[in-house]
Amino acid sequence: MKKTTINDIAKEAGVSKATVSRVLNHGELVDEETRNRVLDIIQKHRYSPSLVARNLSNRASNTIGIVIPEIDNAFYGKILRTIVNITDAEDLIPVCFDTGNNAEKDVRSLCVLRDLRVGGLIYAPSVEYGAACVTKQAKQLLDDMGVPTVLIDRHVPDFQRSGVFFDGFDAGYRATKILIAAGHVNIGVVTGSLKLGIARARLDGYRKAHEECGLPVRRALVFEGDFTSETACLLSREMLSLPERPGAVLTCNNDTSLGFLQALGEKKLKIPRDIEHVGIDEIDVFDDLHMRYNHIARSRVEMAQAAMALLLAQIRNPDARPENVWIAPRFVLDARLERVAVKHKIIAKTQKGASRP
Amino acid sequence: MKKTTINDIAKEAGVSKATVSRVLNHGELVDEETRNRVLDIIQKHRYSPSLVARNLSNRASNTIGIVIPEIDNAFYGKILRTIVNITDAEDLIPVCFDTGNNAEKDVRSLCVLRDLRVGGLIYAPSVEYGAACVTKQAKQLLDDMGVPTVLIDRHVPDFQRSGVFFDGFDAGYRATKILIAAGHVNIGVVTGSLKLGIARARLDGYRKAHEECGLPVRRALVFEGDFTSETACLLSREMLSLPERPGAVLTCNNDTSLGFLQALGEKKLKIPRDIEHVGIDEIDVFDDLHMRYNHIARSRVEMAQAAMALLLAQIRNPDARPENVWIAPRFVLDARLERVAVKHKIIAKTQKGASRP
DNA sequence: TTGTTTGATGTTACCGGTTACAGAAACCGG
DNA sequence: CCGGTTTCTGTAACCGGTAACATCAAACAA
Repeated sequence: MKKTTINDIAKEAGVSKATVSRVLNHGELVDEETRNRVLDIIQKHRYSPSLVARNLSNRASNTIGIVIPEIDNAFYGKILRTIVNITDAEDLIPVCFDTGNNAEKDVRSLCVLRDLRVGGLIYAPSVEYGAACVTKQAKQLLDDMGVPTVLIDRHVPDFQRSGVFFDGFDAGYRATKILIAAGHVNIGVVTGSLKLGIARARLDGYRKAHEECGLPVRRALVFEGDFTSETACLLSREMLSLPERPGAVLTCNNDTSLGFLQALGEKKLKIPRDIEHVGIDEIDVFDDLHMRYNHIARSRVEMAQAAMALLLAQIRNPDARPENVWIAPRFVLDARLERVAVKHKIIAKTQKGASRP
Repeated sequence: MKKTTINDIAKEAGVSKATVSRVLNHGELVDEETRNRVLDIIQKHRYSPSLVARNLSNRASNTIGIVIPEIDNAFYGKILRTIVNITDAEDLIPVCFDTGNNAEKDVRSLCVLRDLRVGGLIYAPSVEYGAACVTKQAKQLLDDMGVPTVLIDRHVPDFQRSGVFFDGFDAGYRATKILIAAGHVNIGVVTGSLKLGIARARLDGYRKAHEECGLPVRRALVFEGDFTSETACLLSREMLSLPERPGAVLTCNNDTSLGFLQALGEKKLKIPRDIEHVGIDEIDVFDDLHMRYNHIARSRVEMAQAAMALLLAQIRNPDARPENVWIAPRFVLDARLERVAVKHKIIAKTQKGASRP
């Protein structure tokens, strides 16, 4: 069953395909009678022009590429949904790749998107660009593509591209300050691979807070994982079995928090009775169930919207200067921690709706 | 900055573009010296042919469309991730739309995919096809497209298309039987919109179980929501405030379970002390944290894999007969309910790894 | 009346590839 | 030395659209 083309329509209507094209795109230029005849035939065959041909001819592309790790992580799930809702409203076609945090897949995905000649790109790099050569490849590809690109979530230093980020350093810093202010000196931390910039930033914040308060950072309390709950659980078990168990713990993303809480449950430890905890990143289910979970949240919807706004601006005006947007953290703390945090001026007075009784 | 094309390469290499094309596709037909010269120039310019042009010329499309509601629902998130991992391995390009359970968006998305001339389609319809005319449109579109299509999750009766489904009727039926076998006669149910086939199926199972056991189905205990946790919470509050509160509750998807559990928490009610509960669909976090949650799970990965297998088979052999795959439910029950269920032969003896102590 | 504008449509080239076909050079056996 | 292969490469048509330009008749202005 062959698809009907513009030629078929033209032949049947007894006009040239230019006329059919005009009917499709600039109807007003065509005689009403002719136009109606052509439209009838189009309707009859339920003809609709090929975007492939059209894009080739227009050397324009209404597709945008989305490259993210872990689509099934709630964080990126929400991001993705927000993005596709916007692309939809803007008549853009989203082409989506999942890299699984594997830098080689970044390269492969970017290659495909390059060949597709997408008109824009939203990209959360698997690994921060650095020594690793495969990621230099990714950088090279982005340059080759020469297409409006907005980074999301993962910051890349010295990289002239727009981006929407969350200030992980600040989050780690303030979370730790809060725990210190609450009287803790032995603070464990579970984070992701320190190859990842975001993981490093959060840990740096943790360090800075210690330094500032004249506390030593004890290496034995720093647990480098991979941002998965499985690893975080293993590490947390280890941490909770230390001879001198930390009095408080900072976990650096949603899955890490989950892993930690799991280990905690296994040991029958309770927050805040036995240990204090602050996580970075939210966990929807806990919100839904109003479960206690002290954490620093960042609005995923806001991030995605900001990213798309930057992208659209760049598509419309290719000369726009790259711009970085930093999303403000939202502190969701129980009454006691909140009081402490406010008293020490670590967070502003009131964040309406953000705190839980 | 114009993209380099096959013509640029040809010119620089002093050959015709046919030769360049041959180098790209059937290298063996080209003289080694010429080939190397062309390859060098290709490398130098980092040229890579346009998929748009190539697809047009080949009248073949290596894209596949994915149309699902709620990408940010963990269920579809996992499905999507599995799908894109497979498309990736098969060198297919995934184009993904989120319909938000809005049938009009189904139509819009399918239109775009039709115009894109995708080579295949994975589709979870927003609403079951029936009287609603807009969904007839979707059906029409699928016919027009004449492209291999696999439905996922949402069954459509009398529709000659492959699909991968979960037997919601059976799940609702057995879940209810278990609760009855555990001694309950007053069983509440919170479900999604009954316009949705999957919601109806689950509720029908609930009814059948009652009927079979000679129990009346009390209308006041049937709560029709929309499969969101917010609505489910509202309905559950209502249900839990009934003068004679049900002794057990069936919730029909993951978010509905969440809403119910939230309402339960508000009323300070405990499972199983105050009330018994079985949900349909899993909630990852509960798994991670080993939290008690009696439910009927279905493997999302398995569903997505089956769908892609069907799709690929159809793409390779367009004459393949449509085929429906029904995914087996997995019962995750606490020891007591499991004992009851096995004793009454509602579930098979042992499902290794499925039960929790 | 004639030159000019206007409106509707056809002709043609082009977008960036692929491929059927043709032709030239080299090779090979008789 | 000649006809037939084989090997390599170029020509041209095509995929399904768009758009600049050409054409031509009718309408209009001088």
